[in-house]
Amino acid sequence: MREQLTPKQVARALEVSESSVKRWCDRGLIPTQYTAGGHRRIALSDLLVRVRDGRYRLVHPEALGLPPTSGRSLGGRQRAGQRIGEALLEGAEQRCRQIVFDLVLADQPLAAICDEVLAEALCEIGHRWEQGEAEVYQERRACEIVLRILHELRTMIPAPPEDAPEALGGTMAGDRYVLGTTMAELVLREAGWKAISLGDNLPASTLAAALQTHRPSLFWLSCSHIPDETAFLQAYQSLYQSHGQRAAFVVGGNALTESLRGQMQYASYCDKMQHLASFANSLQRMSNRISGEKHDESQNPTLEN
Amino acid sequence: MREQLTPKQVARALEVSESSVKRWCDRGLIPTQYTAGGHRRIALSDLLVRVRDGRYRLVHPEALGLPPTSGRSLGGRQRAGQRIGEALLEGAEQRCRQIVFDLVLADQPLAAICDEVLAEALCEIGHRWEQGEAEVYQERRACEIVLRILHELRTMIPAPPEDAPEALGGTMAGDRYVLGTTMAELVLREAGWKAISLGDNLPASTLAAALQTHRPSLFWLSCSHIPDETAFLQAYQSLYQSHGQRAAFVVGGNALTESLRGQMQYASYCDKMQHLASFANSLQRMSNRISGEKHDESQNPTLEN
DNA sequence: GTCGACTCGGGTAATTCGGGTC
DNA sequence: AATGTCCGAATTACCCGAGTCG
Repeated sequence: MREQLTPKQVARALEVSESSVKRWCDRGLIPTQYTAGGHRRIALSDLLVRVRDGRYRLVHPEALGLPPTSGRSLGGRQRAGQRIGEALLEGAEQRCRQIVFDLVLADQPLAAICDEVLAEALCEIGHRWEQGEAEVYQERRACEIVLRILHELRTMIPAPPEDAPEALGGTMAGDRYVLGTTMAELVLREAGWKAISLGDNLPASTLAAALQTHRPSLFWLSCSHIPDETAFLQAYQSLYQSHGQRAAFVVGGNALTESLRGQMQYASYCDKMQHLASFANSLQRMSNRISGEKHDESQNPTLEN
Repeated sequence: MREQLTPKQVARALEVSESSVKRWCDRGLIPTQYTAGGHRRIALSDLLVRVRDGRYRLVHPEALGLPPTSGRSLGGRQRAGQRIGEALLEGAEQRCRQIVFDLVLADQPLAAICDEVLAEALCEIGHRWEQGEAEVYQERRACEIVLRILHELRTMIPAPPEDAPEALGGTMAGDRYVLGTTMAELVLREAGWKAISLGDNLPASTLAAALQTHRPSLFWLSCSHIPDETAFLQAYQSLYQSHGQRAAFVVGGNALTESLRGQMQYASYCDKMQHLASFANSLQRMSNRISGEKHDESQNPTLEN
């Protein structure tokens, strides 16, 4: 997928004339780079930001290598959840992609899409499977499709700035459900973090090593399956004791029952991705304010994060 | 880090054509040195100065931190395997992506990239882990990165034609290693199949249901971990008996020992993705010839696949 | 010295520039 | 005030045989 677009491509995608695009660039309405010869180049992510703002309408996304819009009015996230649930069951990957991208282009926050559309639909499929109305392979295929879409969304988020705070996360040993941690990474990246999901099935010792090496300011754990609760608690506690001061621990996932949470220490428990997003935002605001004060005192423009 | 860059490397990093870079050099927009034979060499520092000026936009900065990238054929793939191994260990996702995409742009077959670069590098990381030279999280993170790259490559393959033959596959119950089946899907799609990976951890009963519903002409099983060999054999045999006539069964993966294979029936055992690719191609050629003969007889241009 | 892959230079087709006008 | 269309000049992308690099 091309990351740099010519005015002509943008014009086709927005269904306007080329001159209009050029004028908008010249007026600063669209961030523009120039080649050495003076030709305009527009970054795809910059364009998508404006589209999501509602400033421009993307009539022909396929001109940019993006999935085509369905054209139908997006009757809200709830209906999208139902429609994508059906599409996932059928394995209609392209239709799923359309639904999600429609929502993204309509400026729905990724966290809300994760919670109210994707998680919702997957949950529904899980229920059907429990009642014998769906095959296991349909559920697995649905997870595959969602994972692919999450990865595609990730490439569409503008790269985090150099000085962005770092975040690290994953799932613990015995937990092989990657969607949660993948969503967390995506949502944090949208919020402007340098977030890295380490993957699934990670023993506490290696998580400690990763924390030691990277020293992130946020650390998330997605818990969808806990085979041995006492072992889990023990591993978690040692992890928290050695690194809980330096990094903000965020935990979430269906496997964290109330009684389990009662025996854990953490900076935040996030039931949903939207909780994670708002927690991350408040954390970042706070650290910005602190580093801002530092700058005021020292008159030093160097950033420290 | 290589200090001198070729026009090709610069072109890829800036996402412009090679001739543009050459013209800019000739016009003095980029300071240029020359080899004795008249080949242009651009100093990394000279380029970075212009990038900071905002005169050029560095779309793919990773390309510059590297020795000459693109496919020096076999030597290229082997070296790429080593280089991507290091990048995977460090978690340098962008660098990994650049290495793989360079190979793709140099027209290396995806199957060869999977076998000789990605699998090679992952294997090496596995060895290091066994010897205590690598952390578990580095290995998991490497798998995550490779999976993302595979998904991105998938979006770059043109959609298969309507009448393409179908293929289905996945991993069996207890096997949670998705890279093998994801690579298989990718390679088959490159070969023009409508290939769908159903995911991992699939009980035989649901695989049977999927085969029953979709009736593919090829069915692959990736086997990287077999917790219970007798259960596996039993499940596989019942699957093969009911659907082995209709679909070509292809099996592969490290977990398939010689003794296990001796007790299995299949159309092909594929040690590597390149085997899978050539098997799929020969299968398709054969079916094309058959349907071609039919057309000769009936003078009917309708395809049947 | 051989060899494959890369680069050179030049030519051509397609695209984009800026400006003027509707 | 904003958009779409037209224009010659300039820029960029693609192509190819000969020469260079490692």
